[in-house]
Amino acid sequence: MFSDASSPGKSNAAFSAAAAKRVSIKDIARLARVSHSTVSRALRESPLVNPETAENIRRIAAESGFRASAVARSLATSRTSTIGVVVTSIDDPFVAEVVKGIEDEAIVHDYSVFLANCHADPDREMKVVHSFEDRRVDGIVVTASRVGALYGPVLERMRIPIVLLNNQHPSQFAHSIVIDNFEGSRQAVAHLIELGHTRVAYIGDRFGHGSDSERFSGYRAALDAADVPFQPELILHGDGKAEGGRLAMEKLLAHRRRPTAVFCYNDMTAIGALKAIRARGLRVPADISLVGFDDLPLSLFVDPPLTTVHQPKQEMGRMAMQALLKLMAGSEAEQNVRVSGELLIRQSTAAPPDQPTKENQTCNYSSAPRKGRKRK
Amino acid sequence: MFSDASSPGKSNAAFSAAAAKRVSIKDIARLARVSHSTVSRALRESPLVNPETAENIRRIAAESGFRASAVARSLATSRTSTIGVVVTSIDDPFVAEVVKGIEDEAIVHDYSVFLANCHADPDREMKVVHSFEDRRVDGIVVTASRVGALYGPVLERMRIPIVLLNNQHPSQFAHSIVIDNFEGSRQAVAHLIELGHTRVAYIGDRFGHGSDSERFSGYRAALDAADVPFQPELILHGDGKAEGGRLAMEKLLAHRRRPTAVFCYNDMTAIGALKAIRARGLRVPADISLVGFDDLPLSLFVDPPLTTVHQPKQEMGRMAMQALLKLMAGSEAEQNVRVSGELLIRQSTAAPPDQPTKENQTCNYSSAPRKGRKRK
DNA sequence: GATTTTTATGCACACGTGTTCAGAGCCTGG
DNA sequence: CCAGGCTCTGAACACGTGTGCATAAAAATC
Repeated sequence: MFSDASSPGKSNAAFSAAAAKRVSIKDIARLARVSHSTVSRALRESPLVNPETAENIRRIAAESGFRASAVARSLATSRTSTIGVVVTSIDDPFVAEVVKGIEDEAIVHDYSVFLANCHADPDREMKVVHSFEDRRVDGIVVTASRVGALYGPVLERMRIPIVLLNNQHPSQFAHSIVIDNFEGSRQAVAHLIELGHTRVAYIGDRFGHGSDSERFSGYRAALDAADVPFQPELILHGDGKAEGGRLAMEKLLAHRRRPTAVFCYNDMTAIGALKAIRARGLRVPADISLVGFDDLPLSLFVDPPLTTVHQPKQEMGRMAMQALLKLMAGSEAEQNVRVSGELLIRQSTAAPPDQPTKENQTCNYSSAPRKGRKRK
Repeated sequence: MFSDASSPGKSNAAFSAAAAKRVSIKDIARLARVSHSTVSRALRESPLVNPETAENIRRIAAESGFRASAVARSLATSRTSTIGVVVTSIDDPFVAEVVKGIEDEAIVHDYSVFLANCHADPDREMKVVHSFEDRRVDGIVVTASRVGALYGPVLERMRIPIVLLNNQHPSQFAHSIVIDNFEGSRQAVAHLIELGHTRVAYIGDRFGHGSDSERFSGYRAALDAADVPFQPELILHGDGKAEGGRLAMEKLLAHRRRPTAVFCYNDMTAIGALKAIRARGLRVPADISLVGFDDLPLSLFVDPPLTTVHQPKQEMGRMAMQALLKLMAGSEAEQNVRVSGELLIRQSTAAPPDQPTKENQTCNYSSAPRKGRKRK
């Protein structure tokens, strides 16, 4: 289909003929019969250079396709106009949106972004931070990582601003953008209680994560505010992913009196829980209500669409970049910004089954099959 | 909650005291009482330097936390160990996985990756390619974009290798990695025909995209091979996203004799179609079978899990990076690599309803409601 | 017209690293 | 003891750009 026979040869010839070096500022200077200093100034729109000369230089530069080397400029100015973004994994939909926000804001200000996955592996995380250090990035954004003693010495040397986004451990030496975990989950659980639920379970993340305990606090607060007794047997922990949610939900379903509603640490956990519920032949929300957290794009496409706490992920990415820009410019920026989520009520929540109200009459199947189907 | 009062002051003091410049190779040279040349050699493991001296230098460098500046090195060597990745949008799950593969492979070889979204906007695309040019990246990967006359002049100047991944228009001046669209869709449609379907619709991407016409060809080939007559009224075009799939599916459902199976350009299109089918009160796969393309993570979480053509997205990213590595090293690389997909048969496909076979007897609901419910 | 001010330009150096080349010191073989 | 080779090191330059400073030319002021 393609002319594989001739093309490679031709392209190779082109490459080897590429011995002609790139056109530099000195070449432009020679062509314009001025010094390279004048060229430098002309292209940077310095008012020091004669408008006519400048125009002539710019014309010649454009004609010869000259593009100043950012690396030489970085060396001279000791600023790279570059930031590093370290993420756990870019194929996490939460992370992807955050990175989009960061990049969109960065490019507007002529910053380029280095992206690096660390896979939640401390060694790898050290490696990428070192690579950022070597490349002399002007700032760093870290999303959802545990930045402990690890970064300390490196950041000490680098002396560049760093912004943490939904980090697990708030840190004194860095700025941060965090979702209001407490208020978000409080609202989510209050919503369930309003619907009439009194046996509301919580499937958290792994232990020890700051955001998990904050969301748990919100859960407790909503219970307390409504005088709903706290039942420790309804608290389980997953892993922030679907599989963890599924396993935890199976345990909940094995209880003598199973919960009528479950608030999940995040959407993926909720989706896993949904799977477990389905596998038991139960329905959402008719039998069990489900609430997630994050509002991943995915949450709209599962059936039923998930009631969840929206995080303005892209916006948070922009905010992180904006904070970084301020700090890199030497100005102040708020040390810890807390952004509020928004409860989106969709179709995965309804009144509990044993206490029919207007909301769940339309889906009142009394003869639902209870026997579990084998999960494939 | 945080000690906002004291922290900023302290951190500012730290920053202003940062007037002490970074430790450079000369500082190490002074400490080790050698010339900077020797330090350079020692740190780069050159055999030219005395082992004891080298060890001493490395010790001193480590103690003072020295890290050689990649930008200075780049200027000296005219290689940056950096690549640019231009994507339409990083929050596209397909793209995210590809980028993950690229980055994972890059970091192993000590390359850093610049990421830039272009939002399918030619102006923006030009801007990011120029920024890559300015930064003197050693190579470029472009995913799923139309690289036309646009890139020509820029690439002429840059003379660096470029690898296109699932690009719409194959190009002579660049290498490429593409999924085998034809074979993938041929298998998908053959699968439907084997199940007994004869009215198989195709919801494509927008017109003019290479991958769309290739997938359509595969569809045609499968039909022809089985002597199933081609019915032009069953061909529609969406936009590669859920909404386009939904609209196209609605049109299909309005036909006198609606199709019993639909092959969709990609998973998102299929998910949109699924929505439309549900809104009509029909079921998948009992009433209509659905096949997607891509195997997004999402396709496992919708109900029913989607039968789809798997693309080894991450692997393709790795392959792109490997090809780039070869080219950057000056060696040859295959000009156009075609990677094969894999049909994953899940729960969205079954035999057509009017012709019951063993496969669909278990879900043989004869009294399915036909009246449409209002879509929310 | 002479002096001062302004404007425009070039020179020279800096940024931090890699690399060629020359040479100093040492060892070996004769 | 000497020539020649080997090992190691430092001086010097290059990479491409930005910028302080000196200065020439032009303009403004007296």
